Amino acid sequence: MIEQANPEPVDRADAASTPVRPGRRRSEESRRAILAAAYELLAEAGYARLTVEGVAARAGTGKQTVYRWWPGKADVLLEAVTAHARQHIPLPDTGDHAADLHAFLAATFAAATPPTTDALRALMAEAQIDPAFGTRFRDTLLRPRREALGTLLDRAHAAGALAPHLTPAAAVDLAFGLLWYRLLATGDPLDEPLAALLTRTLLR
Amino acid sequence: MIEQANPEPVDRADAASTPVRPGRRRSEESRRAILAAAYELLAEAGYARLTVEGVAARAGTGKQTVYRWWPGKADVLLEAVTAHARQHIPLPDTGDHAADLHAFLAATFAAATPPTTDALRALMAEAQIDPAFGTRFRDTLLRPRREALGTLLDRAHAAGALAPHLTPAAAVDLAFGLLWYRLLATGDPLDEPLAALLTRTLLR
Amino acid sequence: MIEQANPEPVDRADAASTPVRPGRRRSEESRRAILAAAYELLAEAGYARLTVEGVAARAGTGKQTVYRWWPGKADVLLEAVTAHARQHIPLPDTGDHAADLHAFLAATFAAATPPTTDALRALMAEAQIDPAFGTRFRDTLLRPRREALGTLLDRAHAAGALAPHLTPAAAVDLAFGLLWYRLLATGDPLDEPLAALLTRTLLR
Amino acid sequence: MIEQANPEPVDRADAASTPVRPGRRRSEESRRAILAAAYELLAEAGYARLTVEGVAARAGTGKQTVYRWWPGKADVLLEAVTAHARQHIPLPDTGDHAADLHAFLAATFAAATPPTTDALRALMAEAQIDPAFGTRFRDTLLRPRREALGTLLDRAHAAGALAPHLTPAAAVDLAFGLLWYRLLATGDPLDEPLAALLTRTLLR
DNA sequence: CGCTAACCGAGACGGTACGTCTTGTCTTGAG
DNA sequence: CTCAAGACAAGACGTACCGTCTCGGTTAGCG
Repeated sequence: MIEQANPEPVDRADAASTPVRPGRRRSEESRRAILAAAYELLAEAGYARLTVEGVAARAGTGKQTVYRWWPGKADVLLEAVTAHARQHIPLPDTGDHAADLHAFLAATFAAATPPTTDALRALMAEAQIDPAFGTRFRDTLLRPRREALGTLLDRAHAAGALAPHLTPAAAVDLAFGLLWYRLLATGDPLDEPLAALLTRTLLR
Repeated sequence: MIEQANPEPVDRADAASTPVRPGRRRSEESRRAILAAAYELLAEAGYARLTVEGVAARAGTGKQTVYRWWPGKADVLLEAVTAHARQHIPLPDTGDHAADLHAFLAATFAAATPPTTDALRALMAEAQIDPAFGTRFRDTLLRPRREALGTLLDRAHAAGALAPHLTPAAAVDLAFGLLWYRLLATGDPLDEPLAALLTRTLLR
Repeated sequence: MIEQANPEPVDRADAASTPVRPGRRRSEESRRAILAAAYELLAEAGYARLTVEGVAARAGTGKQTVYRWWPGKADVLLEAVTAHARQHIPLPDTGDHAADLHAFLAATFAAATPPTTDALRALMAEAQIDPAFGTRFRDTLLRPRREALGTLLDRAHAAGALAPHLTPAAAVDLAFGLLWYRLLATGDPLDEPLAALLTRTLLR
Repeated sequence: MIEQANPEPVDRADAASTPVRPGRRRSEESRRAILAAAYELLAEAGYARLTVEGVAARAGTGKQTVYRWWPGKADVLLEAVTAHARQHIPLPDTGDHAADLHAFLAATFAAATPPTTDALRALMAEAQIDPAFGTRFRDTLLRPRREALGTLLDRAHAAGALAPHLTPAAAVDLAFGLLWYRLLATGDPLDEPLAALLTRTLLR
């Protein structure tokens, strides 16, 4: 469901206004190498030992090439995660709200597997520590997912299928709260039965 | 929110086994000054700018006195939070499961106010970055709260008051998931109506 | 007193083998600022209070820039001394061995004035404490001076002008022994009359 | 020739004025253990790694017991050296000035053997770095030896046996200069032939 | 026999500097 | 104008010692 990473540097004028600029073009090879290196090093050593220097060295690029295009290592990882997670999580609309919700949740949970979960945990951590990155993290990663689930639950709400006393917004918080709490705090599995349990709790 | 601070150094033999040791005693004044300094600096500058050096300087102690008793700044903060939050969150048992749960959740939410929430967010972040601290964080802070809510919900479950399809464990995850998700991701308020909504969702 | 400072980093391959390397060049400004700062701080506070941290701060550089190019403060001082003392002490060869020796000794003694003597005493001290530095100190500072005096005395010896029972090597030890003993132990002056006395003692 | 170490603390009133004081007596066992520990650790690890903490630990005493009786590690070493060197270097007076001088120098050189030379080099180094210790070092160790050789050479001078142009003071500097220069700078041996060479150079 | 004084071991204390590490910027020559 | 390389200023890290202070526990004389 994460659809579009931003390959442009964060604080730079829109390239569309000057579609052709003089000078050497950005190296697509370096970009990919940096994203891959960040992901690998996270898996190998953990976020605490993930450094811009290490990423650049592993990628075979200079540090400046990282800093030219990303504000820091967290944003590299953010783009790497969105790139990895580019496969769409469907937003089904079959008319059967319970089936739709279950499918969405099951697909979401299924996408939360080890290489990606490490990155998600690191990103959520960095978002707490660096408020500016926190904003980018919420806008890029959290909000699109919230909106997807929100539209699904809005439909259910309009049809009177939402559990009594629940609002769509509260239901979204309960669903993603469960997801993140397991990722961050307990490490308990996110599996299909849990999606079913959530579905039954939020609807009716 | 927290009931039991650990005034003993993290990895040290139980003092009870050697009730009198030679040498100068640990300075209670320094201990308190360090905890207070950590809390103040977190509030003033944020976790990113919280340094052991700064804490020691503000507390008027040497750095070694910090490192002698805590593995790092996160553990200082962990003890500071538990010390600050020593006020008991009641674990009511009136027979009215809904009232009991609502009281517990409302008290828990009420304890999550700005100076403390900053610390909690920082601690959860550090727990993601430093796995060893993560274990201490879960054992010291998360688990006791989970167990408290767990016993409350076990009673409700035994009385058939839990919502259908929910287990006590899943209900605990939903409750704390909502709490932490709002702390970490949305910043939305944790207020009494939310406690009521949660109570109605988890019971019946 | 010293003829050849080593402007190259201590343990680095000869730059001539790789005449052009990528990357930013070493800052000549920083190098000079560090040497000057070390010399000034030594004069102001003494070797005991001379710290790498202080040198870097005074020089307006980072500590790493010191450690990148020198193993420690003693090596900075060693280079500063050799740089300061770059003025040549002549190695005269007039045929008059007594006049030659006297000129050499008088020039050597004349170069041993307060700002430099402080550094020399500190360097000799460090050479005793840090054996690895001791080797560098002997190779860089002591040996060239020994060899200069040695060639002068070899000529005198070949001409039969050396005092009976003395070898050139022993004479070198007597001359520099007197110099260093006064620097390190008594603080007595190193003046022209002493050079004359030494000359008459070593020759004939 | 070092005859009397000072077993009293450096800056303390003369014990003779209050010959009997109440309270526990100084532990002779601790004193000896500290001196021995300092000497051993110097031999094992070198002066750079000789610490008061290490000495106290090796000696089985507290740090305070070291600081109560000595200003620092250098003074411990100074007393250890003077204690080791308590065997008298004779100050012969046979009427044969050359024989007397040779005997004195040969005995002095013979006393400069490895365990002691390490300590002497460290002490001379510390004397350069810590001016206050330098004064104690000169008064305790250097001056007595200078005075011994000085009286010997005064006798020779009065008898007209000193080399022409040499004063007794200059001769003392030449002799000890050679000794210390070899200790500190070259490491060349101090043997009987060198004593003979020095004798022939200084007398006649 | 207690009292007071001084020393003992142990070890925590406030400091200071160490040498390393990482950050984000700047500089260089090549493409 | 970007690239790889790498030096730069800045500053925190965690460690090691310094010299001091504080414990409880011993030894000594003196009253």
